[in-house]
Amino acid sequence: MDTKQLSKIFKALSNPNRLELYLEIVKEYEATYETECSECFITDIIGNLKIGAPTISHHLKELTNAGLIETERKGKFLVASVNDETVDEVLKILSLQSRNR
Amino acid sequence: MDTKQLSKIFKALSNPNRLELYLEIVKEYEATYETECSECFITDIIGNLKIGAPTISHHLKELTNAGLIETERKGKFLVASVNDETVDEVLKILSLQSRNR
DNA sequence: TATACACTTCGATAGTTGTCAAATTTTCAA
DNA sequence: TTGAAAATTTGACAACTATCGAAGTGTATA
Repeated sequence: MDTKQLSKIFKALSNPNRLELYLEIVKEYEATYETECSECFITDIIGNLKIGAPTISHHLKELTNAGLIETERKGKFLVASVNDETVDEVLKILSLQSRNR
Repeated sequence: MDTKQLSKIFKALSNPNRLELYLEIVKEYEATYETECSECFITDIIGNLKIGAPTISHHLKELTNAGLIETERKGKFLVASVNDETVDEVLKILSLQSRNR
């Protein structure tokens, strides 16, 4: 991964509300991981955040654009899933500096 | 670590040039890790980046402020060292989602 | 089919950010 | 002590961002 893409991922996580949104999705995604299809209903977490629906929609787009999550409409609702590979790549790069310890 | 502090760290890494600066510091820090005092001379890496001195100074302050690095003046020069604990904390939080795999 | 719900798009705005040129400070060396 | 080199501060500005209210779109259900 090049620096530009990496910085884009960090930018996606650089806003407190957007980070919280991401972490909520991860949490929900984790909680349902044992079930057949792990996913997070956005409508369930929207109440936990202190921002309006338009802003959440905007933030979701940025998280998607950075490759951190994917979203899909399920009838009336929107479900999000976590893109594991992206986080793994970030972890790999950040871990480099700790490789000697 | 709370969400606000975490987002601050990500924001510090969200600008391409600043991220590159940080990675350069890490690289230099790593390269000298076996020696008695691991440190990076800013003046040595300033030529590798495509931004001017004032901007680098500004970026260094942000990296410091996020707790990612520490700087110290050595006579005429500025040396930077990496704050390992901060990255380790970030790694810990981001790894959570991969704990089952 | 009419209503309500979940979400998105649009338009606007206050606030933030990255960058530079110019001026300033700090320190070393001639 | 003067000059040069390294870095910082200041001031400015264009570009970007987060957020909201209002209007719009798609979907389920009464």
